[in-house]
Amino acid sequence: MSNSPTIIPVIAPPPAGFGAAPTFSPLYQQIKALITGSLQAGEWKPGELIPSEVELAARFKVSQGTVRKAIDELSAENLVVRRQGKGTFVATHHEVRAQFRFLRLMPDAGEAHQADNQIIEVKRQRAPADVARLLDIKPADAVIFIKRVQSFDGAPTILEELWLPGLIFRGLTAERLVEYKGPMYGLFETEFGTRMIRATEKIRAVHADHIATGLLNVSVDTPLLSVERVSFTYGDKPVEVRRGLYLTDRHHYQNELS
Amino acid sequence: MSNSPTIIPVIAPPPAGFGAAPTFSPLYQQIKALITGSLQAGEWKPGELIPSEVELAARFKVSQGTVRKAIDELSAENLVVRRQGKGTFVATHHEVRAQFRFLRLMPDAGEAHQADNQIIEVKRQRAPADVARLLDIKPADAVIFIKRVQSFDGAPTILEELWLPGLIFRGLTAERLVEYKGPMYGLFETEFGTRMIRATEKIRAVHADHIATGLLNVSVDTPLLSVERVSFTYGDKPVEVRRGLYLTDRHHYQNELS
DNA sequence: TAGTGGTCTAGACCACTAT
DNA sequence: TAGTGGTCTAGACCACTAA
Repeated sequence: MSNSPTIIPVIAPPPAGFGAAPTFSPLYQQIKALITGSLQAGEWKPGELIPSEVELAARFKVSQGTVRKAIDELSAENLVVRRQGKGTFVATHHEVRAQFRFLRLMPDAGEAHQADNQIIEVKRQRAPADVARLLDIKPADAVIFIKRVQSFDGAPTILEELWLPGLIFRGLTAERLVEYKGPMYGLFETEFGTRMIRATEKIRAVHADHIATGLLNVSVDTPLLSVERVSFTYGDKPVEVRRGLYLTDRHHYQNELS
Repeated sequence: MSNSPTIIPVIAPPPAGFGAAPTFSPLYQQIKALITGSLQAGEWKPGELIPSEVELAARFKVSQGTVRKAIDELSAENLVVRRQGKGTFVATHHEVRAQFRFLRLMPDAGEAHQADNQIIEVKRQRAPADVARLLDIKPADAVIFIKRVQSFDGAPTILEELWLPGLIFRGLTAERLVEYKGPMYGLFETEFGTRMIRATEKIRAVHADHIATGLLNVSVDTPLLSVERVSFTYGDKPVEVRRGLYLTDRHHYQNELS
């Protein structure tokens, strides 16, 4: 193509200034949305190679630089991972580099945790009202409820309760959770086609209740971190609510402000 | 310039492959370092307009695109702020958008805090051993110690202790802190030429001690968030240690994982 | 109107990876 | 050697701001 810069290719252009809400957006944003759509639709699975920048530029009929800028942002949002000389890959939770993105509890001293995961309970139930609101589903809808304890170096440290939409995680059982080795988000991604993209956490200090007392092996009224997490998949759709109680006598929640 | 792409301008080039440790770095990274240097040296003060991309490109004898990429990163790191049609400005803590970057405690419900800041104590002392280590100074060196309580909507909520290098913050007094309106980091930046760039926080759950009990008006053994912050200025130099106790009965620490 | 940052293109070369 | 992402350039036009 010689020169046709004002034409917006592929995507329906807002040709002139009329209609309700112009909704302009840069070309690279439109390309980014298209690629995100393909990721969401599963055209390329987590861990797989996506087409090269040159190929994508040809497919969308834009320059390589425009595709590059789109992928730049996807890479910054951890949706894809670039590897020089190899290509661009769909991000996956089955990677070392992705492991600690959602687990912020670090040992005060020493090395990586020798982690152990104990499933206490898994059941299907109706969504509690507050969980339903957070998951954006109806209270009558089914959810999978999971309770587990994570130990580091033999010491029970995290007591967690999770609620997952029953519709998406149909067939998730305690057996499956127990036999699966590796991060839980890896399981969700591989077995249920649901990839956690981002999450928000609300953190408080609370007292251990009598249940936590037993499972974490601490005395009543031990101060614990309460961490309520809502995780989102593509399209900012909430797909997990998690309530954790963290024992912070030998660990701390690490955060970077930048 | 017609065509001289292999020449690295301005900065001493690694002309061929010899010498110890080649230390290659992309041109835009070198430009970024130069601009950061000017920021650190105070060539442009916080809030001020920096030269346009075209000007900087001419100064450094590179293309505008290269300067742009350098500024892209500085903008992503919150060192500068771009404003279309106006120019690029040195970031400052005297902005609404920057206020909540370091204060993560949010009210559970309702609107922005009616904040009140009560200075309890300001004194000059020798650095405690652990603080000295975090600030990368000698234990014999002087630090400014500040103790204060922040209240939201009339309720005492944060009890904080701060340690600042005495060398940098010479002349910081209780009076100055009390009479200054606005964020403390704004004061540091304007009066002491030290701008906080990023920080790390370690968060734990602890019991209120008897001092916190009085100042936060809570009973002994109330669970509190312990937040230890180390703040850094240009060149990753630590310039503040802060230990806060957050009351989280009506507030929570908000965090985004992405 | 002039100047700024924002977008888009086209083409060149480099660094890295695999075959 | 071929293909990938990474860097750099030069030039065009757009959107926004202010005089």
